[in-house]
Amino acid sequence: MKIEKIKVLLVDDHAVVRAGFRMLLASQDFIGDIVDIERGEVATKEYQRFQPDVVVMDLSMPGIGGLEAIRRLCKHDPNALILVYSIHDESIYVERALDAGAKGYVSKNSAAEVLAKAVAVIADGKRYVEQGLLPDQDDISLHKVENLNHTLNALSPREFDVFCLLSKGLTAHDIASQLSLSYKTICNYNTQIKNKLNANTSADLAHIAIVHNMI
Amino acid sequence: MKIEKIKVLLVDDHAVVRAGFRMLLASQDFIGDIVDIERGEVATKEYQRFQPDVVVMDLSMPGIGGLEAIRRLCKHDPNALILVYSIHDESIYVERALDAGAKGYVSKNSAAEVLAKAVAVIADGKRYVEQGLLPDQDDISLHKVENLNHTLNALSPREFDVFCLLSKGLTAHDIASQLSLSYKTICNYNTQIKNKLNANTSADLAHIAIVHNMI
DNA sequence: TTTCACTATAGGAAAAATTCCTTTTTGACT
DNA sequence: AGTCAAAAAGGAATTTTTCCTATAGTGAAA
Repeated sequence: MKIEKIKVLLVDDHAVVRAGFRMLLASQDFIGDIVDIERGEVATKEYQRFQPDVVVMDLSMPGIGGLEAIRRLCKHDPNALILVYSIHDESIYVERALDAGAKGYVSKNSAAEVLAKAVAVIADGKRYVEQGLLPDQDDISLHKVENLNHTLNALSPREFDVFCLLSKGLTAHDIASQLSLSYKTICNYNTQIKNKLNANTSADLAHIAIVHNMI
Repeated sequence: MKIEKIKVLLVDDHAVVRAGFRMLLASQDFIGDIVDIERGEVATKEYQRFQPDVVVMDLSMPGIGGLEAIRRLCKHDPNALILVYSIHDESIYVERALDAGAKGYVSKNSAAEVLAKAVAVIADGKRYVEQGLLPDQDDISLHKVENLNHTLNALSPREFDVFCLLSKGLTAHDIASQLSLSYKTICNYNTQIKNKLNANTSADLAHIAIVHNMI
């Protein structure tokens, strides 16, 4: 166990959450400096500057969102230690976040102690996924098969991002500007997503999102 | 302006949010004691005991949820001053919260100063609804009218039929053949419905259907 | 009873959104 | 080095949607 305190970079768009997390962490003696930012876009830059031991990342943020922010950060430093802290406790988000490169996942329902503990575990280089968030994965082959069929798993990471925004009711234009992509790109993703999920209308997409408890 | 400090009761199921709100409020000199609880069910009881000047209430909580908690609290004390603090910034939630008896509404996207200010305004007996959350509120009578306009009862019978089918994911063509109407007629209803319900996309319609427990 | 408002229905022209196809780049895996 | 999937996006064709307009029916109000 190291003597040095853990430096934490906190990424969340809600001022109250940042303040709360800061307060809860500050009371732990193994936590050192904390820097917080409110946009995923600047996470990598701040990571380089501040060089935190652990990044605590929200998923649902305006702009590129948490998943894309994780991907970019991991691209820059594949050893980055990222703990996701999200309101979503659906396994689909957990899987996506871990695929993106996160090392841990706790939901916002967690008690204060769980959060602090998760940060400590992640800083120690281990994984920490809150119990109950991931389903049994005893049979991987079954999972693989499902992968190909009309499930959310069939979506590529970027497609999943767009799917989330579409089912929230954003227009293709909204999404394009939010993700800084061309409108045409979003249209094409849209078509692709509908094909993969076997959906005809955007209401269908919303239904799929409901079934997965994403709304 | 009173000399006494404002006593605040905070109702939110997330420990981090409670901590954050407490921290942000604590830095304001006009804020006095703060008590926080995590369940709407005990809000009225704690209200009686603690007798706060202002209640800050989250909407999405397990159990009875924020809206019902507001209703119960207002039934017990119709003069209760309740500020809603929610992730949802759709006007339908705002309207419902105000109908339930809340005196103000701020979204979780708000900056720290806005929250503190809102608490102060509410404590002063005035209303505070974050700008942009409700359509024009310059005129109360106008607001009443708009109120009617964005609810399902604004729809004519036929529009309601079409609304149901649209939010179920049928295309305009499907609906046209199902109801033996012209495709153009359905398109026109579609436009009309979106206008009346203040929705842009069919995913929005699906959301409204969800909120009304129709899906 | 005549007028008014609202509903139901739909056509045409114009505008917007979507699809389909193709292309480039990049990163990952063999 | 070669294949492949993913990410991004342009162009052309197509479909969907909007906006405006128009007709007819119905019930209520004057």
